[in-house]
Amino acid sequence: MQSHNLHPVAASPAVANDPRINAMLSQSQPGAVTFYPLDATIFAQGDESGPLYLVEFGTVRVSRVTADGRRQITSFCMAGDVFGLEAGDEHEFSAESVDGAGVRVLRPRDSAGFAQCVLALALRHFAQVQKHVLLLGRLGANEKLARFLMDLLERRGGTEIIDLPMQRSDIADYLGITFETVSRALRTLKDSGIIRLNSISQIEVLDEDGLTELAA
Amino acid sequence: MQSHNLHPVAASPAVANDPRINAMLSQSQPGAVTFYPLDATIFAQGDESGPLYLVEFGTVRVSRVTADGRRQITSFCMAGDVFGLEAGDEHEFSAESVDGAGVRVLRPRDSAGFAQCVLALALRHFAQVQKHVLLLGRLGANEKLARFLMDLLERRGGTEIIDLPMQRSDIADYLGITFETVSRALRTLKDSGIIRLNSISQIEVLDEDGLTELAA
DNA sequence: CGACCAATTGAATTGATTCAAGGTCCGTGG
DNA sequence: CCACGGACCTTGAATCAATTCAATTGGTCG
Repeated sequence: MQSHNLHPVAASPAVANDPRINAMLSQSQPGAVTFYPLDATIFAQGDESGPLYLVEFGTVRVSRVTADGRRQITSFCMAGDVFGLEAGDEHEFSAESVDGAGVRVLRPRDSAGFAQCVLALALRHFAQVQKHVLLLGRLGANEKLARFLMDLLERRGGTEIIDLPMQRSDIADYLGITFETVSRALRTLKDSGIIRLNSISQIEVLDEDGLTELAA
Repeated sequence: MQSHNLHPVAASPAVANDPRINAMLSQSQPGAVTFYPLDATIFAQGDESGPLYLVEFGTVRVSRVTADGRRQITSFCMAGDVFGLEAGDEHEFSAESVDGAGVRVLRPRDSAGFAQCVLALALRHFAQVQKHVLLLGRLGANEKLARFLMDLLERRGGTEIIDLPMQRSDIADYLGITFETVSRALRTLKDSGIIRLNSISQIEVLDEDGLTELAA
């Protein structure tokens, strides 16, 4: 959990594109980038909630496990995404590195300006979670997976190659299905010519329209 | 859609208890209470997003329908609840009266103070939606219904009587199941002695511990 | 009273899960 | 360098929970 400071603050690659993140950064004292190796915990449910975190590279999963061991992943955060926002003073969710991730802590500089950024952020997260509710509510396994892939496609932008750094069971716990069903749904998409499985962790979208259609 | 102004602003009953709502009201110019009869639309998806709304009495459902006609209800708002918060400048969801509801429009008075209230509100909604994600993700029909009833019980507080102003299909679209399954789940709870069905729209919780246990 | 809409209940079907058996990938050590 | 072991992924078959379709009951309002 040592601090690497791999990227100079000003030229942080995750930050370059998004004006909202730039605003956020300008209102905060960004700490050094901390590297979290595979499966390392960034914070756990029950921990005292504190600062916000900015993903510089890699992927972070935010999740909650119930008393009887079921897990629901609420989001995968990738470069440029902010996580760690909580309503109360205790984390309801935990955050872990999926694949080795670089994370920067954001500490408020100007409290008024920071609050404004937090509001924008909260609204954005609110909208995302609502989208997730729509996904979980009444969709079949294939539709869920199609939406998941569409979402990744949109977030990456400009390419038909999708990397899946998380394992099948992570995808399953995000979509509210089992990992076997994820596997079968991938096969269905493959068999219908919509995607190609380049490797276990990389898929290529061959027919984006078909995917969109399936996503309902 | 006429304005009744049934309650004087100062003595609004929905407002009496909750300090956060009081703060909200003090930062806004509350309009008159508008009465929306059964199934009346307060705003529809696609409408320009505008003010926030405070429920004075009755129940409002917030929902979204997909292109192919499936509906997901994201929340039932009752006295004291605020709805209408959107990330963008267009409503992603629509709001309708479930049972005849009185709704007050909240317009910002002091923009800085109002923004602070909106932040608190956004965080609260964020937490609620996340709870909904947990509910939809990996729960069985009985567990979903148990949680739904627990939630209503907590929101009302102090009584074992729960009113269900919405119809079964509304509950179904909130829980992500069919209305027949809602009906069967209610029967299961009844048969196990956890609830009694006083009438079609009122149930009584006989065994709150049993309900809690079922809610997982 | 009759018509209509909501809710309940039953029976058949469907889709996802569970359980079980390989298969693939990758790192480690001989 | 190759063999081995373990973790993850895929696939198949049986099971189960929820849906769908259909019939009936119950409640409400003109």
